[in-house]
Amino acid sequence: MEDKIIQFIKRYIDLSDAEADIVRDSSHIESFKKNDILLSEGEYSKNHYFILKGCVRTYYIIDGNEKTTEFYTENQSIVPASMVTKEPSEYFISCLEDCTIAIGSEERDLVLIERIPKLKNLIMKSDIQVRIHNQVMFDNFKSKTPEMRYHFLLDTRPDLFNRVPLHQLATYLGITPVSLSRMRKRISTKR
Amino acid sequence: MEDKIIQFIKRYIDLSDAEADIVRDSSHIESFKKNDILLSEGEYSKNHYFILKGCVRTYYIIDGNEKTTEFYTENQSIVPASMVTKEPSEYFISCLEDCTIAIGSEERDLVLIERIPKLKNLIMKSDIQVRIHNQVMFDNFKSKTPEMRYHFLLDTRPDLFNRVPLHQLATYLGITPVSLSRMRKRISTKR
DNA sequence: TTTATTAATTATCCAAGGTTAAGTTTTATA
DNA sequence: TATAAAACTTAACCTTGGATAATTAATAAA
Repeated sequence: MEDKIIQFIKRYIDLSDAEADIVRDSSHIESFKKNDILLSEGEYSKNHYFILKGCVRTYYIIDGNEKTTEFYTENQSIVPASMVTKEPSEYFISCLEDCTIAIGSEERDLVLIERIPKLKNLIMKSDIQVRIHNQVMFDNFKSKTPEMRYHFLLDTRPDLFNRVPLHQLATYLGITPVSLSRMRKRISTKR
Repeated sequence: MEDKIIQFIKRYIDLSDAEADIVRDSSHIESFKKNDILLSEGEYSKNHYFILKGCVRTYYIIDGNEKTTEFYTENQSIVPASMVTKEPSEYFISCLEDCTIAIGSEERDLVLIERIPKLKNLIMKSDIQVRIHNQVMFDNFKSKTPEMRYHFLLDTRPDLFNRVPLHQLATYLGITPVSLSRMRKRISTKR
């Protein structure tokens, strides 16, 4: 299980066997049950997460309605904005399934970076990768219709449709659940 | 002029006078004319930019139509995706006004980081700040109507309305120029 | 200053998402 | 297993944005 973390890191930087052992030894892995909340609105986050198994969702509540902002599945990492800004979180993070998650903390990060300084490069590289990916996703979102976004999601993350309730996919796509239902009907009768 | 760069850096990390001098000495400042292109689609970017004066726009072309993705004004920095990915750029970067811009290159960055290692922290911090800001903007975009986005832009970046043609603001807001024109009419007759 | 080009507006028609409410299906739980 | 709760669907009505085309305004170029 810990090897998934090593593999993730090796996508960005080289890691000797000895260094991999250090990372392995310092990883904290926890299990969560479906619907467990990793972080609530208003809380200060001191952890970041790496999904080993399961599916996690980030969302916020506006006018009483949940808006899903992202789904995270195996081998994806979550660094809550709150951890960076030191402000109370605007977002919830909760488990859509039973999950196994590696939890990183600021203190342990400092110790790890002390021992393996090049981990700084990992942070730099992965952050900017995420930044660029988000930018592309945002730009696409702007110029595509909801139906195009639906098809794009089907193409790129088909697994979500088996793991996630439709009303959460709807707000993720920037539309209402009612509208998504109607759209699916429209698409299915089209062919 | 160079001091704007120093001030920007000091928002993220401390810098001694000696270090500030090093940064100042190694900065390359260039002037550009309105409509000058800093980067074209298909090109490989080896530079990043810090706007000292003027306004710069990033956009891409899809189905023959320009889609503006961001406006950058004084004291904002641009790190093109292409510079990170080493892939040809999907985006154009062009000057909306006569501009004064500090240009950073990969080679000079390496030398600078060699001399001032803590600049790595600057990169880490500013990257993640941008990432989080983009995430919030994206989430807001999804849950707001075009009209709400228009008002939000008016509130947060009123200067753009004096510097940028409306049809470019329109695609930035994710709508067509025709639609923006109609919306403005609707808003003005509402009160 | 005239002319050409580009930007912005306006109108018409259409497609599609938002809202609300009712009904159905599925899932969870007592 | 029966009951309650949650998820999903469907329908009706309304609003608003997209597409197209024509017109006017503003800007740039000859």
